[in-house]
Amino acid sequence: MEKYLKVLQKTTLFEGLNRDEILAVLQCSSARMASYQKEECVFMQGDPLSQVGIVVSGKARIQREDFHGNTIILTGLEAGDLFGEAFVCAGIPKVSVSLWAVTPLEVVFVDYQKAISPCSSSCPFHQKLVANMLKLMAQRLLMLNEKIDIIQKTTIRAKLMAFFELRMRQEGGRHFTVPFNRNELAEYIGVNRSAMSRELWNMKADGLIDFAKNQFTVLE
Amino acid sequence: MEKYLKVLQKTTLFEGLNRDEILAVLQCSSARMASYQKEECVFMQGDPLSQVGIVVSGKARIQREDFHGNTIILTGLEAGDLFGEAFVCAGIPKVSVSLWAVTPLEVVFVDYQKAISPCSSSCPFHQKLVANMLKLMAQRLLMLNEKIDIIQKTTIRAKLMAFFELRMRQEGGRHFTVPFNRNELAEYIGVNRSAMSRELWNMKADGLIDFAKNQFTVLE
DNA sequence: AACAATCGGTTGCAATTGCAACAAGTTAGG
DNA sequence: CCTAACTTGTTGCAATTGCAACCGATTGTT
Repeated sequence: MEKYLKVLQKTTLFEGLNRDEILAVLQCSSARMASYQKEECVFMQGDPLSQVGIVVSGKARIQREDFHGNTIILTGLEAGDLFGEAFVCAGIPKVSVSLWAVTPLEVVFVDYQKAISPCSSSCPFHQKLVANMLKLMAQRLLMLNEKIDIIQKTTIRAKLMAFFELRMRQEGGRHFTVPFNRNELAEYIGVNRSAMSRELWNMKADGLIDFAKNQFTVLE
Repeated sequence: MEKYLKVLQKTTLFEGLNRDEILAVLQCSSARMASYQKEECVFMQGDPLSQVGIVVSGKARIQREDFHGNTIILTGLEAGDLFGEAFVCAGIPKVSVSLWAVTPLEVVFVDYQKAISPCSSSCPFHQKLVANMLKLMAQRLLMLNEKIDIIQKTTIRAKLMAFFELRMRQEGGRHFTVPFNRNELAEYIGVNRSAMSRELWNMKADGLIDFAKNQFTVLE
């Protein structure tokens, strides 16, 4: 377990906790280690899950199978990523997604309920652990809200504009960089790449925006 | 303050706390009451916000103004609804939305950081307060994820199917009711109402689904 | 240097969608 | 009971979009 301390220290959940405190938390929360082979399933849609998982090595995928057997990839997970926290915190016994190891995978499972209930020694870091989790979920909430704002627009132009306005709010000016390549941007706003490319140049022609590579400016 | 205890007792945040415990929390967290007139602004995009608000009477709207002055309504708030928790928990000093009173409005502001840090008396309900907040945010996270799943699909048919599959997962069968009218459903999945109506009947004609009013069945 | 792989742009076409306007049915209030 | 407001479905049309195929530039590898 100790060999993964470095990874754990970098996670948002354990931010601000030192070596010994993390070990104490792992102790408190009956942490257990689990290994999976490449392509192995960690849990399936509908399985019960009462613990939060932290990927300490390898890569995994969260996906969902629809009722015709098509699988949709929701997210990729890497070392340091957390999963299952929403289900555990919401008190939902069965997960609605599946988790598959992409490479050989190692996971630390933590009983989060135990971790946050002050144990006999009433460790001072329980509080930090809670604040970290709140922060983590709040950040995800805000990100998802931003994303919904964007993809709920009906035209590509409106989606792009909504995305640009988000970046402008974040950067505080009409000039900003886009942290995606065109493919990723199209995927993020949920449209076809070539249609997006077309629309970007239309917007440029219409004098709405200017750009070169990933440097964008929204014009008056 | 006491006259609103009934409302507060029904909120998710104070779930499981009794009268006296809620009063103690309000005490701990330097709660303050604020009243607003119809159409008055509670806070604007860019304003600082360090407290969580709970609507105790009246209605309000969370909205966003884009840089051309168009306003987009994000949510409506009613008595018992919480706002600002994501910004406060994420530690983001400036809000990216505005809040306007729709009717005369009364709000209790709570310093959530104080509320969850065990005070000298180390009140036992602090823990419950934290669990409630975690649950609340986790539930919203799951709901938003479901919604993104749906609206990120490219065609109306795919969006409807994704929505139906969600309802099937929730109901555990091929038969379910839709808790929206057609207008609301169209808005939820982010498409034009009449185009959605057209597509619903196409899907029925193609033998994919069957429905009458709000009773739907997904066929084999 | 040859090669494959990736990335971004372009274009034609068919399909989907938004929009607007209208119609029929239902509900609610006075 | 009458009217207004709301709900749902219908349709024609124009605009947008996805899709597929292709091109040129760039990058990294052998």
